[in-house]
Amino acid sequence: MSYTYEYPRVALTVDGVVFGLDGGELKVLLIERGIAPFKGQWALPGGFVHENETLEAAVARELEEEAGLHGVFLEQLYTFGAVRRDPRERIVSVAYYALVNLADHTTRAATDAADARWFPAARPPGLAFDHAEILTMALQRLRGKLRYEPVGFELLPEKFTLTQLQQLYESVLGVPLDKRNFRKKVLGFDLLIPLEETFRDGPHRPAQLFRFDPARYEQLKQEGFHFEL
Amino acid sequence: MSYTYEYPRVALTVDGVVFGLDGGELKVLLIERGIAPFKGQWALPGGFVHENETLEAAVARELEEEAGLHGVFLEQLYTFGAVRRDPRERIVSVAYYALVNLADHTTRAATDAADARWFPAARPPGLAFDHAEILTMALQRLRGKLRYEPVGFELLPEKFTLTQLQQLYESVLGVPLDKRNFRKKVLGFDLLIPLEETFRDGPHRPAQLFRFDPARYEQLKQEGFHFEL
DNA sequence: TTGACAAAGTGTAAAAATGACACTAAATAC
DNA sequence: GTATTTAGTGTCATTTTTACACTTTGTCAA
Repeated sequence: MSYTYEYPRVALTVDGVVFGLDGGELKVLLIERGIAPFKGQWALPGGFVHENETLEAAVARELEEEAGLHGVFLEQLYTFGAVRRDPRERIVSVAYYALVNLADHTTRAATDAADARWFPAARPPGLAFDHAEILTMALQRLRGKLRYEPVGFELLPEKFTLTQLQQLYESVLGVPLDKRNFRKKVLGFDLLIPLEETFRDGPHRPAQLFRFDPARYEQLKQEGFHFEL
Repeated sequence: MSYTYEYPRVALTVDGVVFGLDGGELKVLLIERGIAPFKGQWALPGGFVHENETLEAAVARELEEEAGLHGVFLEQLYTFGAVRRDPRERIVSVAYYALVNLADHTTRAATDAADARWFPAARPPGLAFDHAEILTMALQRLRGKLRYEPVGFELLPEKFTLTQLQQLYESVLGVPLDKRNFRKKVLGFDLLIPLEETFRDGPHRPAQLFRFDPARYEQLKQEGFHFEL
């Protein structure tokens, strides 16, 4: 089967930068390439856009196929269109970034037949194509998003402690934060619901568990509220 | 001549949302469509991406061809990939927004043979395809950019007064700003160079002219400075 | 059982940033 | 020379941000 057009067409792909948080460290999901070019090197999961799916659906499908991930938070990052970014032919790629809660998703990705692994996002191995550039941009974007929108919760389990939340911010933004000021600010937003449960983890006082209240956030946003950490 | 591929390929275009400032009002450049679909309606300038040009080069070329614009500030906005956004076939479009100084560029665009005109960005005519959605997103992005990065100068002549700058912010952000506080803050950044010249405009005290110092901005950015208005 | 340990949790005061506010200065036109 | 119009300037109250140290509550081991 072949497809013919009156004018040449550039090929269109999507790539996904999937972030996860593992023990306070930000990780990125990479796939080992099985074919040339860059055979054996690590790359972002991705692939061609089908004719009847949206861009976001294409990324979601690729993440499912290549890493067994589904239902993750996805947002468009940037479209990369350098002429020689793929050595074979002209390929333009729409990059998305994804945030997953590693606790829920780690198993399937780690045990998938295709070699998919989590690497420290700040020190990835050598990457195929222009994927290092894509990753760098995704990291910058994540930092920005984290500051100005409450997306960090996507990286945490549904129930989390304030310490976990703070560590997430410290780890992604790369700056230490004051415990009291952090808690004061975060709780002041009125976006976290304290649960009845506590989290026990070692020989010390257990921590209060919270969950994020997305409905409340939508409501506040309507009222002109502007999240900023 | 025809081009054949093993798999179907979606078509890839670029669109440009060109903003200009006219007498304190934000305008957007639109092109009247000469062919179906949406013949006679207004649309964003744009067109197909050639095989040997980057996305940004494609927008720049289209803006030159369709509106006689060149050398404008361009930044990628978003890539629109809804399956039915074009009634003819599947077309994915990478949208850019552009900022131009109308004083320099207005003539050519207004007198071009193809019908290209400036419309109030906040009250555009009915637009072809999903271009209303693209314009809306561009406006949101412009507001965000204006707040957090000094891009507003792209919309003004090289030499401008603080009143012009303030009116630009008020007009785009849609809020009145206090004259003294605005000047205090803007001048405090140390990014504006006062010129020897003044601007005479009517029977009143003439205004000091300034120009933006991009080199200084780059230097401050290195040092961790963060523009915010 | 009790004492050592470890992380959770909590308030205040100084400093900085923001926001509100009204008059004088300099040019033109009549 | 006087009326008109926009440019240009400083202070104080309020809010926000930052710096900082001790008590609580659980586990574990002696």
